[in-house]
Amino acid sequence: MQKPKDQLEVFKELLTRKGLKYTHERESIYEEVRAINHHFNADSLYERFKKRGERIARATVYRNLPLLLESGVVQKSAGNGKRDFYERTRTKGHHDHMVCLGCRKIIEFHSDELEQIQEQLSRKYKFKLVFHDHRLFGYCEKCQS
Amino acid sequence: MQKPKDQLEVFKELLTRKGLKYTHERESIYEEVRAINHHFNADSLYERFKKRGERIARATVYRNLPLLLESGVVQKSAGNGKRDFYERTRTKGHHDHMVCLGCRKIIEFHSDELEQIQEQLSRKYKFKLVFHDHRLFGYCEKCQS
DNA sequence: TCTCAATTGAGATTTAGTTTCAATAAGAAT
DNA sequence: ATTCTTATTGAAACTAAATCTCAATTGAGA
Repeated sequence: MQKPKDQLEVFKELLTRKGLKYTHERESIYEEVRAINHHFNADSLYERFKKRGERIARATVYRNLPLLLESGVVQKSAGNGKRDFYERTRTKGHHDHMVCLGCRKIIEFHSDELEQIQEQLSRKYKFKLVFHDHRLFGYCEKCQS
Repeated sequence: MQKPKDQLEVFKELLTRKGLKYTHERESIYEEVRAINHHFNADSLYERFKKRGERIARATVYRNLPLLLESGVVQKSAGNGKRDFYERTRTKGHHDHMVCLGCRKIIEFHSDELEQIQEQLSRKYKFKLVFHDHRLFGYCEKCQS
């Protein structure tokens, strides 16, 4: 278990590696997503800037979220199922989701075993795992009757 | 390990349970998806009917795929990432996907362990697991340089 | 057979995300 | 510090995918 690199560093490295630039907008977006504790989507993030009077285009938000995802700063989350939802990646507290087909309730879960097996599988296929999207669909306790 | 119920039965049971009807269209769609060996999406399925002259509305196809998903007749697949892709559920041969962020290559993988842990977790949360969506994103061997 | 809610078709509509393109800004090279 | 090249941005137009509308129809239980 090595000390995790600072997230901003990782983000900047990704940009450099891809020949991209660290713009003011990217800085703002980075800071904002790090400050949000719950899940969000591109539009709700955009609205936060708008509400506070910071002018960043909707398209810019949409354009940059994939980079934050790729650098691991944010991870996929399970919103209502349709849109792309995100949440910041925590060193502690990564989790996946169970989605109830009945009432749409979301149950968060985590399993180290699961994570380890994904790592194993990635090694087996010489795949460099960056992030994953893992959702279980079914019925919560209440909706099983 | 109990003998898996006939898929058509499961589908019909779902309909009954939900107070829905087994229409001609549903029958056609059921049969068609069972006959497709590769992955598909709502539109490509619709096109198959159209091409052969069977008139089923696009909306009907879209409307019914979620039911087939819920009954386990089809499962989510990983197409190009954007659309909802499906593939028929095989007793043998269930798999998940690794998606390369570089070249979009899809690697199929399967792990009994992974499946078992999902079952365990579902039991732990009293969740009745129906299907899951599990995709690993990262870089394939070629794209790591 | 009757009844009634579920279903369908066809097109309109919505939603989410992407593209366009001229103007601007990052940051490497000089 | 200045120049130069290329990525980036904003704003709105656009696209793709999926959903909705509503009148006509159909399934299946009474």
